[in-house]
Amino acid sequence: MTDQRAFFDLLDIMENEKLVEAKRFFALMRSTFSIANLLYADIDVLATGFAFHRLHHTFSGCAIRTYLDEGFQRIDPVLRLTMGGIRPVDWATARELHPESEPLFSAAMRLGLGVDGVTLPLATPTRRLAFLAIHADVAAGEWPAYRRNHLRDFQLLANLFHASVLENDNRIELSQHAAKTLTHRETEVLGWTAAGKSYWEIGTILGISERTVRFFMTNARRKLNVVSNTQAVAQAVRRDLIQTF
Amino acid sequence: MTDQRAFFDLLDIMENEKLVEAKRFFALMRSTFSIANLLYADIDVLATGFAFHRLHHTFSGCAIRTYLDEGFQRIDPVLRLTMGGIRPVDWATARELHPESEPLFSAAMRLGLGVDGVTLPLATPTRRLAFLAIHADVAAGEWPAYRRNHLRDFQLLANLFHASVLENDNRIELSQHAAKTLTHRETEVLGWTAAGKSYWEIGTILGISERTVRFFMTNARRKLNVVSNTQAVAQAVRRDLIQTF
DNA sequence: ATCGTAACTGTCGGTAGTGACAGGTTTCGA
DNA sequence: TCGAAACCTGTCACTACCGACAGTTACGAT
Repeated sequence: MTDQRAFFDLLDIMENEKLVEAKRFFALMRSTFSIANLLYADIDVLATGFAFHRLHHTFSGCAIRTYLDEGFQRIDPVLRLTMGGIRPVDWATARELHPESEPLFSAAMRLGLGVDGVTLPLATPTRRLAFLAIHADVAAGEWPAYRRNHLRDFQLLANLFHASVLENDNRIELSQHAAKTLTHRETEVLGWTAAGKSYWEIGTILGISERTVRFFMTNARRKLNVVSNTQAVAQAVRRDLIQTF
Repeated sequence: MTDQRAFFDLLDIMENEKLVEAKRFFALMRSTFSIANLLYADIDVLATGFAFHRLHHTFSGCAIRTYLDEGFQRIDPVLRLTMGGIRPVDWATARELHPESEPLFSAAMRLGLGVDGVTLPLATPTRRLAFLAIHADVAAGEWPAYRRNHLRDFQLLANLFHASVLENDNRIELSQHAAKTLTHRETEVLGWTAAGKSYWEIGTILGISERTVRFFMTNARRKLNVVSNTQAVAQAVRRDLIQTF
């Protein structure tokens, strides 16, 4: 059994550090667990073919090239199961369920890669596909027990790493737009407007006159530099200035 | 420290059984960990107000009623953080970050509820908001250590329960069918409206009559189930149906 | 061949939003 | 104590929105 302390040290890092580089995360994972390879991918499923939003991995260039050249993504049962679900996908299970994927696993063997591993689907804010694939380095037959012991560690750490990556994406986007500060009331009336309420209704809800609601909305429009309430709400929602329910 | 065996027994159930009812999952969680209350929610963020796709919880009816009656969802910092992220949200941290949410926590205290807990965001196939809130039952000051020890267990079990719910949810198919897709023109006029253009301006831009612009907007409002252009734009921006430059 | 869907247009009448006019109180830091 | 900023209110005139009425045309699928 892996040292518990190593896990908790890694957990502290993942919880407290704002940005953990993939390279560092992979190194820490490998020193904490018996891991052969890791692959983190964030794929745009709308684009034709394989459009990687992000791809970090520890596999050899040869292995990745073989995978893509052979078009294994088309038969990869792990990928298919990952795409459709929430549960961790065990490679062995996927292999059994889809015998037609044998060429993929044969190729993995040929390249000296084991087939013990698990892929964790990760939540994405938009319609993308993200996952962390974990390729274990354990003796024959030990994988089931190993997986059972560490699945919870993998699931939590994968989520935290994924969060770190996404938060860093957002940070870049948010820093581009200097957020003008709206007052509390301005935020409130914007929120109710986004919910489809009229000036009169908002005035009633907030216990102020309709005229005052208009006053706040006018100020909000001016601050956001827009010409209509609708445009103001569009900006506010996009900049996350108001919560929409 | 909680018995490790109990966790692994629960893990076996969650991994091997096709459907685990919320009631049973909650009972198992409570017998395995020191948990006061659990709340699992799957919320349709497209609808106006609070549309629960699913809601299972062990809180008292009074507590839930208070929460909704007081409109605490509007100030709940946990909800806001859950919505925007992947990381587990610690209630204490959320409380510190958002002092304006004090009424919520005061109310919780008044109702005899502790404020030690964590909420785990869960992946959803569409743009819904799902999470498992875990309200711990631990002695004062023990929460941080308890959380640290069990976060990985919670994260994995929450994901597996969520997967079980989604896999057995035939309503997902229905909602995807019911989720009406906007036509090209509807998307276009929504986009221009979000940019602050009037009907007349959009008509000129697109080379169609003002009346036709209104026609598309009316259809878009109906499909999005909203009452105003502003609300429609708020929904569309949030759902990523239109891009706002 | 009919049905559904998308794209398109006109008119009427009521309601809601918008700008510009002109005020007010309270609170908090310089 | 002064000023800035948030909060609040009233009226007038104009424009934009929005629902309900009633249509046409084009295209692809059962």
